[in-house]
Amino acid sequence: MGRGRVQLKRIENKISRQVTFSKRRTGLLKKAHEISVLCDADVALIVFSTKGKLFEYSTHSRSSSVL
Amino acid sequence: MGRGRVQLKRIENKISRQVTFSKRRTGLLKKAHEISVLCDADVALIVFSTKGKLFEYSTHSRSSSVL
DNA sequence: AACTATTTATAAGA
DNA sequence: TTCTTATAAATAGTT
Repeated sequence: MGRGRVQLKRIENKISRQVTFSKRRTGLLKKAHEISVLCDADVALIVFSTKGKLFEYSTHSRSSSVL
Repeated sequence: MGRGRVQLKRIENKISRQVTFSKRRTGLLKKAHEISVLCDADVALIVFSTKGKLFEYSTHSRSSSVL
């Protein structure tokens, strides 16, 4: 969805990989939210960056506290 | 991404909601897989349909067995 | 389930 | 890292 086709393989360039991770993570969380609202579905999504940072989305979360 | 804009609200028509759920679920799982490969990230995604059917994706899953 | 018109996501660039 | 823009990809409505 951009100026070139995406090869489904690990992005070797570290900077590019981080930028892509940031952009796609935003999009993924957005779509997780959308399907939950549009389709009345329960969703739980957890994503870890390479460095171990956690990102999450859940239809039933009350906070970001540890489970 | 279609012939009309999406209002972020529950789709009232049951058939439409089921069709949209099916299409978007496929897309969401695909994107979860893509970010995991492209960005070397760990991802866990769980989606329940309104009827309680489970759909999941995980970078570390060995099977679809219960955790 | 297939087809397309359009919207949306996003890769690359600034 | 935030904004813009060209283009790929997803998908809403249709058949």
